[in-house]
Amino acid sequence: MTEATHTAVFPVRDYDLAATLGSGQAFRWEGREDGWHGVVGSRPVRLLAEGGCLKAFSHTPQIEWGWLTEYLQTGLNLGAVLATFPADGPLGRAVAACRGLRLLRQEPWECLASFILSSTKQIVQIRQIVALLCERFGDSLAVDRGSSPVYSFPSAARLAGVSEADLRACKMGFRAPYLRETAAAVASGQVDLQALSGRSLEGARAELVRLPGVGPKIADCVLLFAYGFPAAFPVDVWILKALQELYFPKRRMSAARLRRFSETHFGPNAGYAQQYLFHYMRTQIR
DNA sequence: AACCAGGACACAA
DNA sequence: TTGTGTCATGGT
Repeated sequence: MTEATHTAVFPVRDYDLAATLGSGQAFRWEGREDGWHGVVGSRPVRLLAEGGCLKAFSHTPQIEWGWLTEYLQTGLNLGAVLATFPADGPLGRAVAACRGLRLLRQEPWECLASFILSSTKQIVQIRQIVALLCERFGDSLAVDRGSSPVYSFPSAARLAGVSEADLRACKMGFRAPYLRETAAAVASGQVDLQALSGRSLEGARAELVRLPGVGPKIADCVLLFAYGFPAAFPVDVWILKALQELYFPKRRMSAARLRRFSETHFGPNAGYAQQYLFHYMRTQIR
């Protein structure tokens, strides 16, 4: 039998917590002096990297921590993933620059809604919009006395009932009707997010793209960051720039050709390669 | 102060 | 199939 605890320690090799939580796949983590503060589902949690381990702190005692190890993917053998990468220079440099970068396994609705808000927005702005959304329409969660209040990510049913004007007040602009309509489609069961995990990559993508405000890029983000399809390869402006400048520096390539290249070049874990290139481009190359 | 940001969509050719 | 204008908002 197991005892409920406020803290847990997970031994991990090659886990760069800062790169993982700060690389633009999730938008609610805040790095402070005492660690990374965030919310997983309805559980506020603080994370710390300490000598080959991740330490987790919860306000309420937890009987089991599977919800967190699943989210963080601490059980993943990163070396096995990296071993499937093609041995090219740019990807090698990207991996060397941020080894330990991981992909999270996020809750599908939060991930979907967040990325609907992400289009042509800088990551700092996405974070601000998501924070406002949670603050205004999420549920208040219990936290330690004295610490600032924490909110859950609002459910699809909740957001479906929010007026477009109130959504726009969260600074999301033209994305407001997209979020509202997608929330309604999910809340009504018109699209079953839970059923997507049992589908093929192509099948799940086709289902997501039906939602208003969800095109191929956002669909691939959700497929990669929430459902764990390792071959999903989101192509955004940073990835286009990375492919153009790092792989084809001589001749100008169209976006379509770069996309075609990515579909065959990076292998079964292309999504991981994508995240390394994305983070490498944003932090090292500029 | 222009330029651009983890795009999608309607419409053109 | 591939190219262009439009849609808010604010960081750099």
